[in-house]
Amino acid sequence: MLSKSGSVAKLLRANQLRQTPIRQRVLALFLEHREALSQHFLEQKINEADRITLYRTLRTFEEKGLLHRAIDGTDKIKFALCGELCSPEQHQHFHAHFHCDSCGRTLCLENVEAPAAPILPDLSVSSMHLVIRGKCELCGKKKA
Amino acid sequence: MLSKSGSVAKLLRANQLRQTPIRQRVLALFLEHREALSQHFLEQKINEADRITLYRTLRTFEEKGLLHRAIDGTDKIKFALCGELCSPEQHQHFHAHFHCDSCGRTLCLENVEAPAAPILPDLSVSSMHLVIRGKCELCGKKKA
DNA sequence: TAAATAAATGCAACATTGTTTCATTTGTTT
DNA sequence: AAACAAATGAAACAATGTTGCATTTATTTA
Repeated sequence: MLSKSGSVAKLLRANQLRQTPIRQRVLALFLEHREALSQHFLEQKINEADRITLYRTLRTFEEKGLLHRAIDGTDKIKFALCGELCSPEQHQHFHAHFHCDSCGRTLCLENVEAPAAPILPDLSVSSMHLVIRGKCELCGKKKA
Repeated sequence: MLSKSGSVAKLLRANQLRQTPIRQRVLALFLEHREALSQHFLEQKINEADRITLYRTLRTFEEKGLLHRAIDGTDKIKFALCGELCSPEQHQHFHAHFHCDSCGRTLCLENVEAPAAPILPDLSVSSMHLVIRGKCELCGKKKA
C-alpha cells in the first residue's frame, strides 16, 4: 500500500496519467477506503461517470501498476492499490486477501508472510495468493 | 478427490441425485479430467444440454457437497470434485489450486499443506485458499 | 408393470457485466 | 491560444447469471 501522504495528483503524475476528475475521484476512493473495491462500488460512489469509463479507468490503472486485482474467491473483480513493489512490468508476487462472506468486503492483508512455495514439479510459479474467508470484525460484532 | 473406482452412478446415488443423462455426463467429465472445469467447458463437451440445465446441475452438485468452487483468480467460476472431507454442511476448509495463465487450466493441488493461519485479530476465519499462478507443464514445454 | 409424484429439463425472459467502436470533449504541450 | 493526444460517453453487442413456468423424465408405490 502507498502512504497516505501520497496525494492523488502526485500518484497520477508519477504514473503519467492525466488529471481528470474521474481518475481523481477513483484514486481518492481507493486511498480513503484502503480495501479492495469493485467497479460496482465505485459506480455508486461516482454518479457522474458511466460504467464504461470506470471500466477503462480501472484497467488503465492496472496496466500502469497502480492497481492490482484482488483475488477473493468471488466472481466479481475487485481492485486494490498496489504497494511500491508493483510496477507495470512486475506485480508483487504474493498477495493475501481477506473476504468477509457476510458483508462482502475484501481487505488486503499486509503483514501476512508468504507461505513456502510448495514443490510442484513441472509447474512454474509466477505468483501466489492466499485467500482467507470468514467474518470481518464488523460482521462478527453484529452477531454477538 | 474421489477414487477413480467410484462410478458415476454410485456417486449420484450416494448423494440422492437422480440418474439423468446430463448429470452422468457432467460427473463423468469431472472424473475423467480431474481438474477444475468451467461451465463453458462443459457446454462445449455436452451439446445436448442447454446452459440453464448445466447452470443448475453445477449448483445442485455444489449444494450436495459433490463439487466445490475452485478459486483460481479468474473471474470465471470453476468447479472441482470434492474429496471425502467435503459434505453438504461443511466443505474442506483449505484448498490449493494452480492456474495456468497460458492455457487457462486450473488444477487442484492435493498435497499442499495448509499454511499456518495468520494471526488476524477480529477476523474469524472459516476457510483458506492458496492460489498459485504460473505455467503448467504443457505450456512450459511449448516454449522450451 | 403401470400410475402417481416429485424432480429435472428446456424455453422464455430479463439483469448484469464485459468489451469494442467511434464521435466528442478535455487535458497537456508548444 | 492552437494543436495534439488522450479521455470520455453513447451505442451496441456478447457472455454470463438468474428466475418462472410448462413439459418431460426418473423414481416410487400400488
